[in-house]
Amino acid sequence: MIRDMTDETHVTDSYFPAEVERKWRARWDEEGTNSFTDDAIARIGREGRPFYNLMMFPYPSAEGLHVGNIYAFTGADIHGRYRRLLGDNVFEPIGFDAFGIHSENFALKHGVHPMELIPRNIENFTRQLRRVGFMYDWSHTVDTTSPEYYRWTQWLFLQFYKAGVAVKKEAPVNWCPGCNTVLANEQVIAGACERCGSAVEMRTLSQWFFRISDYAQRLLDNLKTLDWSDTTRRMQENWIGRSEGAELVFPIAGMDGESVRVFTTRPDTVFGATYMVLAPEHPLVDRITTDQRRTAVNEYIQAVVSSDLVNRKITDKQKTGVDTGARAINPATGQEIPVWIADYVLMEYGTGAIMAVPGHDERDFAFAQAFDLPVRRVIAGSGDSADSPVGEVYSGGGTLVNSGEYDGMESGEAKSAITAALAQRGLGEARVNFRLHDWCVSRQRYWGPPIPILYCDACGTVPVPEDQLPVTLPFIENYKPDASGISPLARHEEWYLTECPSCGGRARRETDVSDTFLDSAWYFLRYPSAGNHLAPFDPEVTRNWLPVNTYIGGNEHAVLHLLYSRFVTMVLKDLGHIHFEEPFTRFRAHGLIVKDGAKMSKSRGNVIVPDDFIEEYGADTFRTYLMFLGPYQEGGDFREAGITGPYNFLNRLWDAVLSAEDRPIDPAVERKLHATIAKCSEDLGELSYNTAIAAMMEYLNVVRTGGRTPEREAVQPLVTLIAPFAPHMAEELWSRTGGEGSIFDNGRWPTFDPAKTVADEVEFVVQVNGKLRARLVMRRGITESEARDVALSDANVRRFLEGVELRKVVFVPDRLVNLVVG
RNA sequence: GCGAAAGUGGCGGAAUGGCAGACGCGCUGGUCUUAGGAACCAGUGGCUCCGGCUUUGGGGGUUCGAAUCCCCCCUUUCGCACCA
Repeated sequence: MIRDMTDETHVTDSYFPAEVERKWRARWDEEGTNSFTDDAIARIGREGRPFYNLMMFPYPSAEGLHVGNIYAFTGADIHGRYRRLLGDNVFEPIGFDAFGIHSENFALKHGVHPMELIPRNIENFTRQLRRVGFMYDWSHTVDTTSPEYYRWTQWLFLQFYKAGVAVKKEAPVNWCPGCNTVLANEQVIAGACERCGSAVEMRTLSQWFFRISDYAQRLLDNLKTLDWSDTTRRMQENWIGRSEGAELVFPIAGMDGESVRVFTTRPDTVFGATYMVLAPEHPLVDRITTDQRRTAVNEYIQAVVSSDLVNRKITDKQKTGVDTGARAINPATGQEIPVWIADYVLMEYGTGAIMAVPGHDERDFAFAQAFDLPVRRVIAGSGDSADSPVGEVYSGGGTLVNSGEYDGMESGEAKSAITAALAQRGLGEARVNFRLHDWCVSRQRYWGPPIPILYCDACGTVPVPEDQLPVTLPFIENYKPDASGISPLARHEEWYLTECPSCGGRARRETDVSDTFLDSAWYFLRYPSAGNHLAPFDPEVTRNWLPVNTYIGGNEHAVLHLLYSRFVTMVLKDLGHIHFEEPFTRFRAHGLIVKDGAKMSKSRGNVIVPDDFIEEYGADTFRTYLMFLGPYQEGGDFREAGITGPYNFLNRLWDAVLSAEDRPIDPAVERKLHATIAKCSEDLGELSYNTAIAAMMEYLNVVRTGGRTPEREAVQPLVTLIAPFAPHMAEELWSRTGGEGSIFDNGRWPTFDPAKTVADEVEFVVQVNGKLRARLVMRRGITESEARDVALSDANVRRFLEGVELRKVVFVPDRLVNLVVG
């Protein structure tokens, strides 16, 4: 009867997802159900606490939205919808991360200009995203390639420049010969380009860097305060790579004032340093190499430079190297030791030089073996002594031997003692070293925001005045990069030649663009202020909405995007632009969706096209199915057959709600209802969606046992419980059962009474010696002795007690009695 | 090599010290029926003399009791990788 009253469209009694979904999508758009006006954003619009629900914005590829995107967004959307049903004022934006090499390469390959390609892709993505029923505020969206956005990316660069955080320096950089551009260290995986897989070369170029390494300690310390997935936190920790040790000074024999500084985590082994190794690129090499050795050294350096990083970073190959002829003085022993160069020492870590302790370091040992260098034992592990043979490496801690006055000291203690003693003689100091390097942001490509810097013959480096932003990326026909290391924009004099803003003379624009990761390192600040022409982020709005409450995304961005975002936020805080230094209060990494156990990829041909499934079963079923596959934070295996489970479930739920009748609820059903609400509430808070769905299914099975007609009171709460998963259906059921407006505005997450989740009687497990022998119903709260008597009176239990002595009774209230016999 | 996570029916998975296999797929049988990609009912790890026995990668241990905690081994996935 109720259904006839609200049946405005021709939605029939049977569940037709396509009709229901079309109807509600249109209504959400018309009524702006999910959007905030800018005014509402400024005043914190609706009622309730502001809750910023963020998900990693997609790169709008030409292939369109894939299952992985939908999986990620659905989990995040459910989170947002749940918070909204709890009464929070949820802001859930989406945008597009559309600059970068990926788009540019695609454009080059297909002969379409990115300025044509990207808007088309964004349009397609938007269309697809709308079909899935996300709660996006389409009035606050972001496109990193729009001048309205990158104007502020450039503004950011200028702030960093003025603060001395952005610096141009001549430095060895990772050059990708495939992409024809430099890469950040984070983009180099085992010596290869993470994008195209080419072996990365080292080139020395003048590039813009952000001094993220100055923030290493803070980035590390703050991790402890964040509510983040452990996996993500650990990846950042490893990437920052803090190690404690000492920097020690080894004077060069016969060269006054010349010395080699090394970083070591094992100053306790300095007495065992029998030679030194410098990276082939080390600036000292040229000066200290003796004349006799110069030819050999130069040849070796040539060979190393012409090889690539992939090759160089193979760890199990035969060690190579060459003696420079120079001799250094071991500051601990006073002995002269040879100085070699070898490619296993990397210029980019520590000081680019090491003291080699072959007795206690595997790599040094391998090198010493190859070149017949002396090995000396200075640490004795358990069972070793000073005279133990040095046929193998011992890299653990222990007691010092062959170390003069330090003999007998434990290595932990010796580390600080030796460092202190050397420091007193000016030959060392305690030192913390980080793996994290400065972030190279220059890219010799076309598809990115031009770096807003000018070079004037008279004034030198001049920042573009802020009121002249944006420096617009021009449309150029030939944007193909080349191997020269010079950007495509550098081929366009009409663009780069300009007037110096300070002297009026001729100036040349910086022709490199910035790294895409800079675009995405601050987009979350822009969303609430999207459309603001006066500032990148309105101070008032930002104070109301940030930091982000929950951020959900993939772990593939654990070090790149998340680290850069944290860094950018810290700098902005230090510069007084924002009031917080950590952008994402809570971060959860979602899992990966695979197909038949393998990652989905075009080359494997196992990519799932979501459109077909949405067409056939509807977005609600598709969403529910994806979340039911497995734990959201672990991912799952996409199996087409499985979708009928959630489809049937939603059908049954629909029927149950619409066929319910008004009569008192059965006490057993009521108990199950309260238990189900409790379970769903707990699970949604933890993003444990698969078990929440299972709990609802289980409950619906109880409600409909034997095809019984359900009580209204029993099924009405299900409409709200399912709403985060199947929002269209929930709206329709809400409206058909007399609800006003949108369930997300007027519905409330149901509450439960803990007392009602349990019955007066409970089923006890009765064990004999830990083995199940009976299940007996007893009164809730029964005492141990009563329960024991009940258990002992059971015939089957008694059978197992014959002829043995009862030794002990283990009692778990309302749960279990275990009779221990012997 | 280092670090981390995981290993449970035919399959996806549930249970994190107390009934292993919830929920779903698939499968078997049945009811109804406009014979169906519907709904409902019963069953579904293995063995069984129908009392039970056995079972969570393998082996050992702790415990009254272990998928869960500890040790060793195997396998898989992910991250880092000559980081001094």
